[in-house]
Amino acid sequence: MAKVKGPTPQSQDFSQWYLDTIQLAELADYAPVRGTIVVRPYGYALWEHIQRVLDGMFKATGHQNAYFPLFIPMSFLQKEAEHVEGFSPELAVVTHAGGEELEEPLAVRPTSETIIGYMWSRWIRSWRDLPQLLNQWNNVVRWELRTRPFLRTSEFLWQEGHTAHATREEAEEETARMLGVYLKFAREYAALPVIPGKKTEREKFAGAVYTTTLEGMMKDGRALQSATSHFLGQNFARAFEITFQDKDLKEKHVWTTSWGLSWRIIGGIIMTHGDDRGLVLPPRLAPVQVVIVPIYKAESKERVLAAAKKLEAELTAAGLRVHTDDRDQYTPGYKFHDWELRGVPYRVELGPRDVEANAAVIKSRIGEKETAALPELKDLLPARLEALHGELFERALRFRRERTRVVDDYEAFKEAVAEGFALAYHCGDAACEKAIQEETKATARVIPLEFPAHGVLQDDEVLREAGEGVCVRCGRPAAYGRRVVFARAY
RNA sequence: CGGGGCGUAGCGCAGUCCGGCAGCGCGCCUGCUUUGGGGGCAGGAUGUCGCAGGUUCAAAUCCUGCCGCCCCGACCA
Repeated sequence: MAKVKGPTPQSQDFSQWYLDTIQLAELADYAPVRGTIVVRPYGYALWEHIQRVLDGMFKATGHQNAYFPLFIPMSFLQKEAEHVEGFSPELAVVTHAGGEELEEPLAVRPTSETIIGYMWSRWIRSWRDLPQLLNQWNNVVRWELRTRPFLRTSEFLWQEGHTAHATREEAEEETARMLGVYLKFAREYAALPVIPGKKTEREKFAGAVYTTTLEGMMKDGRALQSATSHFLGQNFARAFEITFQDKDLKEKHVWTTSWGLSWRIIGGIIMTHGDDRGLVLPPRLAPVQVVIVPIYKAESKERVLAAAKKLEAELTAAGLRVHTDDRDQYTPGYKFHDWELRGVPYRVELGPRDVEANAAVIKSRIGEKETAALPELKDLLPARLEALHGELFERALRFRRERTRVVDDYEAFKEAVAEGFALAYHCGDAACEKAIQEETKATARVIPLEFPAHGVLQDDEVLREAGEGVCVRCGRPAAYGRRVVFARAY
């Protein structure tokens, strides 16, 4: 047996495990500019599946894709007070182009509210021009001081949805609707049991009236913000004079929303499902759902490979994404490890004995080996992949429950956030929130919330309960009418 | 930006203290043999020792300056 090559064990150094896994599974690599990464073909294929699914959901809810420029006049970003304050420190700015200094510096977009607001101010005249329901898939740049692949990079890929509405109610509906879309995606495709809700004032998006969010728990107990949907009120409408004449003949400001999901979700998938062998990819998003590993000697090579190719064709016809690993230079054992590292949900082992018996050995990424008849695989594997999705979701939900504690005193709070989520009452004062961060490294992640009309529901009763209490840190009366999720976050 | 660490083959590192042939493991290439959980044997290729300058007969090693990366903090999707 050769020396074992795999990621650093999670228990030894979770952070190193994450970095190792990304490199070894060839999802991404570091690029020459600090904080930037190259997404390699396998990682990009995963992103493409995420895009495909979400894009379909956006279209189904009436949105259209568009594209706005990378460069934004600096003056645009300065028009909304909170927005400029929030994003200025991390802007990349172009000052020279074409060999000359520019008259006005250009910001490389950190997000596109401003330039879209500007264009809307020119496009929107009447209530008949509303709603505007736009989305764009693009890259944005935020010059972070500390970076990690997928979770925080100087440049990242995401989608940003932007909508404008005639009424507050409609815009708030939209905010909740899109949070629901993200929640559906997280649960039904990424198998991530995330907690939907609202951000506190301190944690909301710079320029929003309020921010809704999905918070997931990683395997080290830390929280990851997985998607956000913001109600922007009329903040940007006023800053960019986006007005329309309503049915009542009055000129009014529009109400806007924005919502986004970035490739950070890939980090969430890695850190929610992965294990010491490497990635564990949710079946509905996995670039390769089934890998066939043929096992042969010289004399059996031909018939085994023929059987493998035939099986691949059958499974592909059944709608599965299948790959046959016919690399001659590696042993079966090597291939098993390799595809486990890459997180492929199901493996089919096909050797001379199996071909003889018209059978194969199958194994889920997280389960045991079993034998199945070859003709049955085209029905069995799709069912097994669906079951695996459920197992992954349940396993992650169980983990989150085990690491979530309801706490009412500060000492218990500190213990809880050292290993997971703390559900605690809080006074709502930003200064108190800041003090908690300084004293425990934990921040308010989400105020759990439900929008039943949009499928935004909690998995756990404890997250659903309303209640009154006193702040876990300062003892003043609690705000929000319910417990807040606190955790150390990425 | 503050504190610490590190730059030597594609990757991980030894060699630096005490100047004297540029090394090891993995990977890679060729051939043979193997293949049901990371095979074996034989042969082979690969270096701006981070960069620049200085000391010296001689510098990866000593001196000076610069650059880059990583980790820990403060800031963040």
